[in-house]
Amino acid sequence: MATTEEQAIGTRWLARGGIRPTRQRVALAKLLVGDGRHRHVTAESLFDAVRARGEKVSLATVYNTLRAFSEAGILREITVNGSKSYFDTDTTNHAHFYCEDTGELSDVQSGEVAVTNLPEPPKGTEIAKVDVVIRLRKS
Amino acid sequence: MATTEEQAIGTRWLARGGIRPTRQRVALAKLLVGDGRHRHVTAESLFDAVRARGEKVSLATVYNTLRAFSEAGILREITVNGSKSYFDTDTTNHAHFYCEDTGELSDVQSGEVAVTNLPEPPKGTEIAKVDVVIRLRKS
DNA sequence: TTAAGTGCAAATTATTTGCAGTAAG
DNA sequence: CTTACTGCAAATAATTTGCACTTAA
Repeated sequence: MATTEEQAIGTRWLARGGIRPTRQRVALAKLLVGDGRHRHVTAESLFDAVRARGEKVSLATVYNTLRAFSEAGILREITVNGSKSYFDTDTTNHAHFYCEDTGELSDVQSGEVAVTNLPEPPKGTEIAKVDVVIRLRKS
Repeated sequence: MATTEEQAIGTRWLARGGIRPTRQRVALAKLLVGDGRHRHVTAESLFDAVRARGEKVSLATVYNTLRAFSEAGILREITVNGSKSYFDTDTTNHAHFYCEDTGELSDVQSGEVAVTNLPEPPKGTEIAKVDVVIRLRKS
């Protein structure tokens, strides 16, 4: 796929979140959704990836941008351990495998797990999302 | 219940994890399980609680102790947001409500939620635990 | 007696922020 | 134009660690 096409996809994706397509954001969006497949990134991993492509984006901007994308609803933040935040381009409710030994995060095939019999949320509140993390250890 | 009785309960609980009952650890254990009911704490909240009781325990020791208890399996660490770790005296698999507005963590009545159709873990790994967090927002 | 635990204060790590300069609409 | 974005460096916040001292077994 041509880089210009990936760029167009990225720009369209930003538009879905009502986010202004600056040079840096488009560069990041291209890496996140340019090939049409979902991925999990951390600020650090995305920063490395964008630099590897030769694009100049500061780490602070990567952090701010990931936060902005999450708030706009085009990314979903996933908290698996206190020390690092992951971001998922798949914003639908779905379960994750998290390997405590390697720090790797991966999707569980949707349809495999189901959370049933969801409780009533306490009054005055509503359910924002449901996170299911299956923690793995080497056996 | 007498304080000495709570202390005995705490000491017994430490023994279950094979943990040496020092003065500080017993003081913390007493607060955690002394009254026989489960609770969720953070390092900070437990530190405040123990100081309020007039016991001298340093914050570093609270951190180290909570980690030691978790590793010994008598506490379960719960990660709900990147910035703070919670610890639960109920170490069985059960779901939690987490209110993003207040930072409050509470138990879902066991029996209400169920995770069904758990997937096969990737080969070479086994499931350590399954975390279900129902995130709430004020409505 | 002696290995393990404790308490400081300093170090670490991930993330956020202030602010001066830059760019998008 | 003018408001939002970016980048750097400094600030923050939670947690960990090095090390001299204490204590449980």
